[in-house]
Amino acid sequence: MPEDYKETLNLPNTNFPMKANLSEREPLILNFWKENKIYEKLQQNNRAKNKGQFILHDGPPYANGHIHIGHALNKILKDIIVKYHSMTGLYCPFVPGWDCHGLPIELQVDKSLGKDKEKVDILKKRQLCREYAEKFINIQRDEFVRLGVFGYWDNPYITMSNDYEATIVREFLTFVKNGYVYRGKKPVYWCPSCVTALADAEVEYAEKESPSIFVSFEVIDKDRFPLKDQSLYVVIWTTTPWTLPANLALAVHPDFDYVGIKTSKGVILIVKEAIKNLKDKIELDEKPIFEVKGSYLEGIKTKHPFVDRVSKIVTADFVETGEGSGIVHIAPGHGMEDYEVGLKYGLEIYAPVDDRGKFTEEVTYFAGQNIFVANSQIIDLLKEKGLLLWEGKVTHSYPHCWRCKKPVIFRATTQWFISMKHENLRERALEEIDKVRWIPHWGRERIYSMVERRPDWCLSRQRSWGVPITLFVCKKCEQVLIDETLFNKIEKLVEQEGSDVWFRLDLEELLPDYSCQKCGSKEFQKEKDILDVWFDSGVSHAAVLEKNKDLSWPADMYLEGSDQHRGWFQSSLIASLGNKGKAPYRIVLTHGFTVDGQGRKMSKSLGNVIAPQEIIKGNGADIVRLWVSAEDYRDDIKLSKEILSRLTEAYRKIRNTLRYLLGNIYDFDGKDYSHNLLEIDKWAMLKLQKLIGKVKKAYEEFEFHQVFHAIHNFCVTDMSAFYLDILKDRLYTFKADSSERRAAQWVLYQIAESLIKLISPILSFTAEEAWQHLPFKKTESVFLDEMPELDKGYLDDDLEKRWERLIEIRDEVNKALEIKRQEKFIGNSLEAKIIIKAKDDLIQFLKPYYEFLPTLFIVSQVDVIPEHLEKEEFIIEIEKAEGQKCQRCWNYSPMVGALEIPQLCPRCYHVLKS
RNA sequence: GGGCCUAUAGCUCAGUAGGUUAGAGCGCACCCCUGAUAAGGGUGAGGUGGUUGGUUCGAUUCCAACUAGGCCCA
Repeated sequence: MPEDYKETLNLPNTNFPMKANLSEREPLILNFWKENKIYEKLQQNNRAKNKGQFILHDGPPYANGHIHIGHALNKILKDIIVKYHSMTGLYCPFVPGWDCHGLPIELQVDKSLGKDKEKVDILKKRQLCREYAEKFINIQRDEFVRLGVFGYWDNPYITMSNDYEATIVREFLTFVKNGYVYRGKKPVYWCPSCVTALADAEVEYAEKESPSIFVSFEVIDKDRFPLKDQSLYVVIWTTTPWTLPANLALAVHPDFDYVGIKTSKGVILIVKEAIKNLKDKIELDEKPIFEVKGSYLEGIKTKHPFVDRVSKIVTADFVETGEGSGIVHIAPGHGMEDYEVGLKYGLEIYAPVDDRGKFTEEVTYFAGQNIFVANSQIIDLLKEKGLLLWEGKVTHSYPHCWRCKKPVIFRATTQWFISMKHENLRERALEEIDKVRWIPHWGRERIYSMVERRPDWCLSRQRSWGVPITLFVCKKCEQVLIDETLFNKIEKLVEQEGSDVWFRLDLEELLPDYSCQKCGSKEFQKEKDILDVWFDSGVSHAAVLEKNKDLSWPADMYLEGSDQHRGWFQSSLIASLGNKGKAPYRIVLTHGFTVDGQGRKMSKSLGNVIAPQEIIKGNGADIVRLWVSAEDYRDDIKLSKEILSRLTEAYRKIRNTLRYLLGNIYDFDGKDYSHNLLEIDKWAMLKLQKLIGKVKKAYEEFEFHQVFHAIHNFCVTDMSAFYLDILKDRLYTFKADSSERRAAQWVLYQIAESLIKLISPILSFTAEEAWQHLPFKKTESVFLDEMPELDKGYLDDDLEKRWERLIEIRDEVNKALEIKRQEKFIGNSLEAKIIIKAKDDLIQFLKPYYEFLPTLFIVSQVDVIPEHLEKEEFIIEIEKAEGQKCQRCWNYSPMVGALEIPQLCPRCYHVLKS
């Protein structure tokens, strides 16, 4: 019976478990961070270091519902950046925030109120909204914390706090004071039955039957066309005859071809393609009398069919030829596209329809009439005037009120705007865009073209849950009251009592004894609208960066999904520009959206949604974090079961590499063995330096998927399959305190320590867990230490080249071994002896490594024989290793059996003897 | 319909300022080991580079169109 020599080996030993069990272990680590105030210590330390700072300003998610995978992606990306920069010694306080006001919450509250919602007083309703937001802030906070995101979670910024609301009021009033804010008209969805404006989200589409009519507008400047005394009529098609009284223009497409066609009702002007639409409706001669481009028609005057007014022809790109006549009737007060055309041509935003859907007094024939009822009367009038070309019915998808289910209308109402023209706001915004670094670079194009063509910012909403527009308007002359003292007073009030105060106090209490600056009247109206929530979050730079003394203005970085080019990046830019004249950020980084394995968006209806909570439960938050790092966020980010399973494999590899490293330094003495390194150890140190360099560069450039790939490759290729495999013999069989083994342990220690730090911004939980198993660590948490420094002393091009060659030879040896293994000639590679027949230069190259080659190949013996070869540089032959297997180190040696202990080779014999 | 973006092996990513057989890791298949063991090692098979045209002696790399997908608008 051979003695059990296993006991005499130095086998790996660690409490760092192989099985991660993240879903159970992560909460313990969270607890460790919390109890030991690791985040607070990190902030204190770095502030004291005085090495500079990196402020990533959190964009506030909406406080509604649980977090989804997109939230997780966003916050983890931020966390990776903040943690990495913190670990380079920079001061990086992260203050998370929430966006609290706005329609979605108000609608949820309305829903829960049911029928009572009409009766409940605004303050009560706002209270319910506040409670609703608070509830979800707490939920989301826990969920973000669970992901391992570091930050001031106990002291976030909240857009409904008194402080924040006061900033909103102040910033808004500053815009007012500086002359940016004006009142204007803009069409909104309006329900005449509920007498209220509706948001897009409150509109449902349903089938509706409407009249379908072709109407003629007589051309005044008919001498511009080749006609003989005949009248010419421009024909439009509409399904809303009631908007005709508000008609102010006719739109054609500048590039389309328009023709004059002879019909039973005179010569009409339509787009060429529309002949087919009309030929079965009226008698017409398909051969045109003349043909002109749409652009030729611009400026042509026509007579309104029944109002004493001129309608000019304008051009617009949205005109289509599918249905109708290719000429669109424009009522700027009753349609979005019409509105924009109206702005472009300076037309009045005219909507002579009241709250209840009745024509106002100024409308001839139909004043006081309900607009839908008036439809048929308008048709009758057109018929009477001989200007109705054709009449029919159409069933189409039409917007309806989601509450009363009745058809809604587009109606221009008075709104508050920020002018993009005032003080060259638009141009200044464009200039600032060019001073910001956009990642990826095309973000610049995107926001630039949006700002270039965006309309004035409509700030007002006819709603309850938001910050009020704190203005007073003179009842008599409509002048807005602008008074610094008054503005300061309002701001103070909001700071003390919250913006509820605007609704709670009467006009008289808010505004004692003022007279209009223009007409002297003492009667004012308190504005009832609230501010667009984009204004709320747009001023976060002032409410957070500026007010919080831990932070500073401007931010180094804003980081959000690419949808925010239209949203927060833009609102922040404008808000900041109006009052500070500069962009509030230096770098803006955007990421794509999460999609499924096929690249399709995640949606309930497709059933392809993967929730972060699910992954945390099944795999752990570190797997979510690893996913965030592994994917290139600039594109859409895919997530699927397969991706998760690949990532879990990769995670295990990294974890096991760490475990093996830790397992082999269990008895390390912590001394410096850097002068005892073998060449392979120097190679390992070189590879580590390369990794450190590559990973830090990737972090600096925000290319986290490069971090992941570099680390994974290092673990798999350089460590597991090469260095660690070769090292086993030395670590296990050499004398425990021999300088060779200690040197190896020293290297493993360097690798372990560096690797843990390098992964910590991504695999935060695992890194902390491993750190706690690392002996001789300098800090109580990995996050309190700094990123490893690249030690250039280990960079050695010659050594690197030599080892590349050695590895190539090793690959050839492995191929030869594999053939023999498949032939069942050998099993374990230690059963083999390698014979390398080589040309002279290779012989010379290998000479210094003769003794090392068996270790390198993990075989028992290697013979190198000079040979004259024609093609190849060398040939490899495999024989059975000579001698017997040493029962301790498993190497074969002719000396086994020749010693005092016959089971052992000389090396093991001496180790045991001493 | 418009603006911006993406499209390389089953998966995640490299790469070519246009030039011989397009790389890595994972996964997969087969084999070995049982002293990292719900681990470890080895070998191997996988790509008409979304499609179609164009420029060029030559395109995965440049250009255009199309298709599919994403974000934002309409």
